[in-house]
Amino acid sequence: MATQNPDTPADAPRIDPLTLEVVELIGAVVARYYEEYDVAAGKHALTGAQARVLGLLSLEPMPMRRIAQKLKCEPSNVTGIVDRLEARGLVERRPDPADRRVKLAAPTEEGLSTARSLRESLDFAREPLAELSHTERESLRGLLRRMLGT
Amino acid sequence: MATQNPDTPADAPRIDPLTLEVVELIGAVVARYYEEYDVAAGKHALTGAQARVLGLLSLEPMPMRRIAQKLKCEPSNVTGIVDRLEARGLVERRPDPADRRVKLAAPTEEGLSTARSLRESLDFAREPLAELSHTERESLRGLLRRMLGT
DNA sequence: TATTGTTATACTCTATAACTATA
DNA sequence: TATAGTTATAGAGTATAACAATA
Repeated sequence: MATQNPDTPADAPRIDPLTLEVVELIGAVVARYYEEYDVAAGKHALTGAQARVLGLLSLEPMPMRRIAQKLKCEPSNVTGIVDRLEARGLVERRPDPADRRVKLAAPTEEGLSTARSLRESLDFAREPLAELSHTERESLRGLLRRMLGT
Repeated sequence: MATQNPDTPADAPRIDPLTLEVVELIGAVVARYYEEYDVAAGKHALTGAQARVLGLLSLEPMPMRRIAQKLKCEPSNVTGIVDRLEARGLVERRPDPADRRVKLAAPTEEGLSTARSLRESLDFAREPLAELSHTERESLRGLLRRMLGT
């Protein structure tokens, strides 16, 4: 074992400074991502959870159960989130002809256009990435893919 | 203007496929980051907000007001979060000799060791990055810095 | 019996507004 | 009067448990 500076916590030496900095940068990206997402949702007077569900449904209507799986939360929570979206006229519940237990949540016309507008106001897609050239984006894509084990 | 596939929404053409994929990859990183953070916090029976505050204080004790600034939330919320950490014996409130209005929140010994353990269980720092070579990490660092305008 | 969605309950986080004790 | 922290209140998200309708 190497001699440690007494100021250095016991767990610190296991991560080299470069890795630590990359982790901090990823943390900054995550923080910025969430911030921009909430701002975009707020512009439409939606909470983060509501915006996420609306975004999901704008791709494809689905049973309440599946929304919960996508959100990684309990199905009982989805009831309230969809209730609020439905009260605002952005989403509606339809019966599933194949199984009368199931309710399919689907966006209304207004819900669809809100979801589209939400996607557009997600500046995160353009602004930070605008700094990078095409080649750099390819490089970033490759590194992120490897990180995620894709 | 280029001819569009009728299946393509009106907002899609503004982002090229490469950028879109990078954005999706960043979204995946963000999701994974949050997941691992919550799992790590949960191992210590802490909520995300509590873990974040404890992590902050483990670096440096600070006034309630400043915690709110760091968390980007209202000061009134910090009262409750610190209350719960204090009830668990992980944090304590100390008077500020310089200004009797101020209360300094500081981790206890147990709080410090919990914070250390929390940091260690944040596998995100090591596992995904372990896939990348030193050179690749340097490259990733550069790209992230440019993205964030650092 | 098992599954889908809901309700009831309790806890945490959040913002707003009003309060207290200092400055 | 201005500031730091708190309290009170209300809304939203979360998990757990129990329930009705349907499979």
